[in-house]
Amino acid sequence: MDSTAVKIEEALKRNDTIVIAGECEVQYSGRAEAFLPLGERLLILKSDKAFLVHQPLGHQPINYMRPDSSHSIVVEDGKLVIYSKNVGNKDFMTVKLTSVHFINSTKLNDGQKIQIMGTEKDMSEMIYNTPLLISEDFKPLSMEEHTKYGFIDVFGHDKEGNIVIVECKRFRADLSAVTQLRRYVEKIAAAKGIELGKIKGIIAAPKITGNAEQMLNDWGYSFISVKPPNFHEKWDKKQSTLDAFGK
Amino acid sequence: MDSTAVKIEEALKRNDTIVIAGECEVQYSGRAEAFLPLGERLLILKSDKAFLVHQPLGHQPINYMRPDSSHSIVVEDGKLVIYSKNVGNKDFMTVKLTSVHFINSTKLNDGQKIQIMGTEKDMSEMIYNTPLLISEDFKPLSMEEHTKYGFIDVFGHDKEGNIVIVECKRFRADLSAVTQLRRYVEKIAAAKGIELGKIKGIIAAPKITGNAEQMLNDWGYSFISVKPPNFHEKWDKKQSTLDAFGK
DNA sequence: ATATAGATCTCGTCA
DNA sequence: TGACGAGGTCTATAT
Repeated sequence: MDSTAVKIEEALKRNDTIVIAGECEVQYSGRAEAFLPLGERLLILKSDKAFLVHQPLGHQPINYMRPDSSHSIVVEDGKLVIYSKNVGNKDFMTVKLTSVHFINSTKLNDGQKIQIMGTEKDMSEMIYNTPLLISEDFKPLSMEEHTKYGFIDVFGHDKEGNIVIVECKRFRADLSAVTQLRRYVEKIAAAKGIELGKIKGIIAAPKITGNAEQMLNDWGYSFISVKPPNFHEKWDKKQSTLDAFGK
Repeated sequence: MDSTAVKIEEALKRNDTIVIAGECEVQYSGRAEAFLPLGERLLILKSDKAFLVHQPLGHQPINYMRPDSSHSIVVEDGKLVIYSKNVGNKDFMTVKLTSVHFINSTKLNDGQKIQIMGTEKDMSEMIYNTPLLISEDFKPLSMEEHTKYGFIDVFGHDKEGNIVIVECKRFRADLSAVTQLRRYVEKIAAAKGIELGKIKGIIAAPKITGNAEQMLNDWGYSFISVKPPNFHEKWDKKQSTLDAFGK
């Protein structure tokens, strides 16, 4: 364990990304208190001093410390113990390793940012640019603006001059989507001194849950089925391209 | 690259957990479309066939495939390419490795579950067991129940027999916490044919945002400052214990 | 720093 | 399987 401890300490000093596979137990104390009994896991120490504990299943860390933590390596009773703390976040984590399968470290350089299409914002843009998706007389005025009325996805009016508020959801709209829309409508009604009934509230999403639709109707709002741009559009194309490989 | 490809394929067959550090670019297509240009990252293939791409910063995977995906390894133009697909989720990811820093794999066995204290459920229990935290005449009747009225944290009444609904938040209560409470109150009022004003709505949280408090008051509900159990309770104790190590 | 809401959210749980 | 809400949510953005 001693030589492993030295390896880790040196790699930490070099700001390497470190990977350790081994059997460990984990204690966490901070926003909550957590304990994870002995089992075999993957530990990752990143160069920003984030610390992840991954179980062999699932794609989320089971335990973690946020970036800018500080780690100290100690050998106690033949166990390699990693104490990690983040004073700013009042977070503490202790990982006690009883055996190590492998350890590896390397310097990783990566300043790239991911480019994502098909987000809710893209959906708002699509509706803003193609208002026909909402209705023939919808005239959008603004989009995704953090106005004093709130974060309204698409804001506009119809040909009678009534205000129209559109709330987009990428997937299925649920109860909270309806209450969100309702909150915006009420805020604008109060701010502009307009009757609630004069403002049109619309949820644009591929689908909506039954209860959400019920509540939407009860409140006089409406649902319009709209798919986010690029969403599964390439499915058929990709399928034929990729069917070539593996099962 | 060919020998690396063979290593990965063999490890995949053994259901090992595989870690690869190297320079790669990533394409994803499924729920959204994403592209991550060339950079140095950590790739993790888990035994449940989840696939994670981690940048050296942050504690979330920048790209991932969920469990039960299938991976195929191909060498193309001197690049090691991992095609990953999940037909059920209509997800596809392609990782093209231009260089490999290291690769490691091992069998990980871990059936342990994490034990967490200080959750919202613990907070509900605390209020249920110590109703004095809410008020002197609060009598809780049920807790964390999935009733036909919804998922209400603590449900009870006061000494006049008025219904009391408590919504707990572990952190700061925000606007959506207020609309959530409002939804429950309205649902019960409608279901039981009771006047809205006869039902007491309470948010129990350590703190509340200004706008949320405003809306809470506008709707006739109230806020009671309650700390979740164990939440930072051990901070002072831990601090003295752990101050021994590192800076 | 606080406030607000999205997320390829994930995860559990109940009908 | 869908629906609903929590999460040590995290992350980004605006104030």
